[in-house]
Amino acid sequence: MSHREALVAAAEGLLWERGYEAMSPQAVLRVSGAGQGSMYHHFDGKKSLAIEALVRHESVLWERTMATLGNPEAGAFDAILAWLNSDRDALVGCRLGRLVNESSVRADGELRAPITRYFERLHELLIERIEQATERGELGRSIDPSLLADLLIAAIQGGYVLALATGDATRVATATTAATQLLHCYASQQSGTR
Amino acid sequence: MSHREALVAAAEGLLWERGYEAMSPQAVLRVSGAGQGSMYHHFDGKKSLAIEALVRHESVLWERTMATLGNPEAGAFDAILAWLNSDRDALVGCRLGRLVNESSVRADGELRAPITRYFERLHELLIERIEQATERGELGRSIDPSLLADLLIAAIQGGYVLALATGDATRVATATTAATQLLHCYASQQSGTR
DNA sequence: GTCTATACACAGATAGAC
DNA sequence: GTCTATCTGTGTATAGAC
Repeated sequence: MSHREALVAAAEGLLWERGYEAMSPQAVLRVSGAGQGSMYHHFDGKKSLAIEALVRHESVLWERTMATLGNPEAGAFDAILAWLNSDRDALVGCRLGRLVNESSVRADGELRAPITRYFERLHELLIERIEQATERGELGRSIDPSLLADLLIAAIQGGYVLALATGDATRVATATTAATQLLHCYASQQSGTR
Repeated sequence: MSHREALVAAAEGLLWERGYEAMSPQAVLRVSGAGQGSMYHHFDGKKSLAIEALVRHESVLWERTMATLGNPEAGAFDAILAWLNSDRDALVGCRLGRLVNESSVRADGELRAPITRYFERLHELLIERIEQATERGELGRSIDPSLLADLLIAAIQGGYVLALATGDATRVATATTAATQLLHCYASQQSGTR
């Protein structure tokens, strides 16, 4: 692994562990094994290194999402449930979602871009899957797909907050389980009224 | 206002605006108008000042919660909806929820205590209200009240994350609206099967 | 490309006078 | 209770040699 790659990998890890503001160049150097000179040779500074790490992490997360929600083999309703109930490391939190709470990230469009992009793509894919499920009569038409998509994303992101706040790793699963049960209820009501 | 109070008020504001790690003593002094000596006379240091500000903010939030969810005049189901759909300043985020993403807060039980306590009390009150609604036939029995409570809290907290990530202030309301509609669906299914 | 040395500002806290 | 002065560590970056 080149020093350049080692720097990005180290930044990705620290961004997840500490956040952006607390990711010190010093720590990046220690973890990556590179020297000060290397880092400032390959990158303009902390920010551009962080952006590269964020973009890389964005694609990792997206791949993971595609494996469940985007799976073309699965039916739309099943794909939504598979994604919603994926295993998640609750006490670690969402590496992208957590960053929007830092004012330096919030205020910087370049830093925020990979984060915004991930959530927007997720939102679009979810809407698509919800509409497919509706077409097939697996879900009712009384809820706007865009609103429902927001709730499902929020259930996961909010579950992380709840888990971290209480120190209870099960709280992401409890929230997504409740969402799953409400979806089933919504689905059965639909089939019952046909 | 005494210097002591001014310090706590300034800390509360900065904690909300910047977070704990980025709340510098220097900024607290500037905002409060107090001097260095004042601060270290009244408080052990940054951490104990932050704890006092957090405890104060916890009680503000709790009062706000009691006004809707805890309102004894309102029926249980209505109280839940009133709380869920309260106006929220999405692009500011939850002053308590945001802090659990900082590793220094996560790692410190004393700092985390007011945050944990708030979410646990909210969870308990929600369960109580959901059970009341169930007793009165306003909600079904197929979902565990504790799970449902987690989902509702997560909808709000996750809505904040989504709003901040996309820069779209409406995203808290979209998530809570979807939750409201699913609750109505769940409620009507219940009354339909009685 | 990588290294070491250096710079400067700020975080967080202490000292001691008033 | 409040003030100013001072201190040590670290974040972030530049300089310039190899």
